[in-house]
Amino acid sequence: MKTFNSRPKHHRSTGRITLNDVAQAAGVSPSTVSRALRGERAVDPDLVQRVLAVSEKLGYVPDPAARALASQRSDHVTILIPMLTNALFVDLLEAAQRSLRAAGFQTLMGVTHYNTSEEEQLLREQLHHRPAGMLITGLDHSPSTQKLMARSKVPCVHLMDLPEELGPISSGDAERDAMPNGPYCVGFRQIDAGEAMTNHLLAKGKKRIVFAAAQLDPRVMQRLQGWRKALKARQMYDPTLEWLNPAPSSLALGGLMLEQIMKQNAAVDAIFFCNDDLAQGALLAAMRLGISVPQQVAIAGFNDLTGSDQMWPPLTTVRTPRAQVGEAAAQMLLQLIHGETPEHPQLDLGFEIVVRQST
Amino acid sequence: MKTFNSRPKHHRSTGRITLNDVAQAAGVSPSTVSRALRGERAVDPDLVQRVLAVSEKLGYVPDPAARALASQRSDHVTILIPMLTNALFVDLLEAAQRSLRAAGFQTLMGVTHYNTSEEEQLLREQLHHRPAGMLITGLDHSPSTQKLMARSKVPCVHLMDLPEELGPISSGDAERDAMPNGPYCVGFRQIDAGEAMTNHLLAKGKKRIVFAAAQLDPRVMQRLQGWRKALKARQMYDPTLEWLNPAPSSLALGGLMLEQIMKQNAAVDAIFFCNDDLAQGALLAAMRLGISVPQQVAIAGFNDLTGSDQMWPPLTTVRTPRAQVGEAAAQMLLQLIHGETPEHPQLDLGFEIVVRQST
DNA sequence: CTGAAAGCGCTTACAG
DNA sequence: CTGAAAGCGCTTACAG
Repeated sequence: MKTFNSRPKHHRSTGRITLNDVAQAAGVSPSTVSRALRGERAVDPDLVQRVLAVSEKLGYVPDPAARALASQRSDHVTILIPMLTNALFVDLLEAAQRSLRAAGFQTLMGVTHYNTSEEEQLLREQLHHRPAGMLITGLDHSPSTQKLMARSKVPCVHLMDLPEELGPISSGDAERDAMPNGPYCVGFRQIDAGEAMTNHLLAKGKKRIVFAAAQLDPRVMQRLQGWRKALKARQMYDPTLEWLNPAPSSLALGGLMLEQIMKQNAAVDAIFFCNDDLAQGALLAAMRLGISVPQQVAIAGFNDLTGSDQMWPPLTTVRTPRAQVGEAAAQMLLQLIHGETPEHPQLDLGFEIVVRQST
Repeated sequence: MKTFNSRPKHHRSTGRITLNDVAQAAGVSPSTVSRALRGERAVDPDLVQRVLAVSEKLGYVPDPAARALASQRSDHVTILIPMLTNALFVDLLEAAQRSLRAAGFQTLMGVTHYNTSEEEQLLREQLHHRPAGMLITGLDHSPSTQKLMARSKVPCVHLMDLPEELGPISSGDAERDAMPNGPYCVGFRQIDAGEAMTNHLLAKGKKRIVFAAAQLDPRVMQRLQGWRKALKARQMYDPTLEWLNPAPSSLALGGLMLEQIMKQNAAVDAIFFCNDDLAQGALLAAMRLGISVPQQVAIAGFNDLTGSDQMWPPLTTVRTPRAQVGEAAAQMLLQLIHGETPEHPQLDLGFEIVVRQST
């Protein structure tokens, strides 16, 4: 009779404490341990207590790989953001990650560089890990990306944007039929924010308000739409006041744009930059060039990034709720993962115009 | 005789194409497919070709969970950084992630908030995922963290710091005996950088040079040591010139520190901030307060972060090679993962004093 | 409510 | 160099 020295022929040693160990120590079957540990109902409360205690005592930690293999679902959540050089997305990432981690999920970050094919590639790689859910910036994705997402059946929440306001439900809309609640998303109305800031500038008596933008991603273009809308409403729209530069946003570019704008059109009395880094760069350049802000030209930004309140003069900007977006999106995703239905599939967290001395 | 309709009793459908499918299509055993795909030598080159072709044709993608479970090693790499609000670490993260991803590894990021017990907790969580390797900021870790790392046997490279220069090998050093090559790390000598910047200020004729620091993490304290060393060498060391604030680094704090320093000691003619965000904040505050830089007081920073060249006046600072550190550390880790021995276990990537107009 | 058994999709001794 | 078989540590139909 073989005893402790007997081993299966192909034994591969691994020191790990397994679910089986817990089951033996607790005197129940592995199935029961599995159910108890995952909080599945339909387990005797006394057994749950016993299993929990034994598991705690042995220091048992479930193996994520085994769990993922057996259940076809990992504890990973994918988050796709465009850029790490824009502080906006760093804040978003940190907030989302904090909430997800608290719920026991690992965050897998991907940086798309505002490139839809990079996005698709990242998504494809991540999907191989069978994520439990995904958080994706924006609502604009290539058709094949959308197909990938749909086919994967992985719950998904979109960040920082909301779909256009929908008219009354019309049947026969293929997209809406496929997703009866619309895409899940948490953000705010970029177009409204663009319009609101423009209205602020108009209220300050500005007559020639430039919209100066870089990167030109979809959300920037929506802010542009808001600017257009406000100006058109007063018959003040002039396409030569649009300065659109596809280069990445940066302090240096903001300075350059200010210089070019003022050189070409001295009558400009306000510039609305699509992001704070551009506006901060413009403020710094104004100092260098001896342009007085806001007397000669008012400067406004977007996002209220770090440092905007420290500028001289302090920057008027739109405060966007990215930390709240990150957290709320994580919570919504957790609901979806647990099979619940979010109360507000499209969650609007709003924005705030922060008036400082630069306008 | 059962045919295509027959199924095992407990079949769980999953559409996935498996290694078995490839094996059947290629007419070889699963073991051979496994070996061929992982590039294990000792497989007939012709078979490798065949397997690769079939696998490509079927669009086979190995299941990471199954692979991790069977091999006891995942394709995850852990990276632990202190803060996402310091652009330094964002650059580091992005560079490391890029290299790791190119080599087929997934990055799992953890943010320690400069807190050694948070670090330990994060490490513990990550270790449950059996990472293939880890990248950890700094060389200072709690004893239990060090124990965790050692016991895990997971290859590890430390970032942004180097151990003190060692004297001649003396046997009996327990730490060195445990790790004959020393800890693997990629960084530069923080103390030398602190000393070099101080020497630059001295060369500019500055007599009362403040060292102003926040956060006070180990690397900041090494820069302080460098500052002390340079001043002591000239008998100019004065402890009242040390301004150490444990609060997190920020633009606002830099401005505040400038104000307080100048108020308390008008004779100060230079301030060396331990990080660029503080220095940038000081530059902005100087403008507000009407303090002329560098005439009244010279300002120097550390790291050459975004925007330092855009300040007015542009900021003199220490350019640190964080992107290179991230990449080189990733490469070193990949070597360790593959069982190779890095040529330089402690890789010094140096630094550069960037002289602009603020000093 | 509980358990025995099969299965998830790989890797890796072991034998040839 | 190749293959059959066992095993990694879980989850989940299925049966009771």
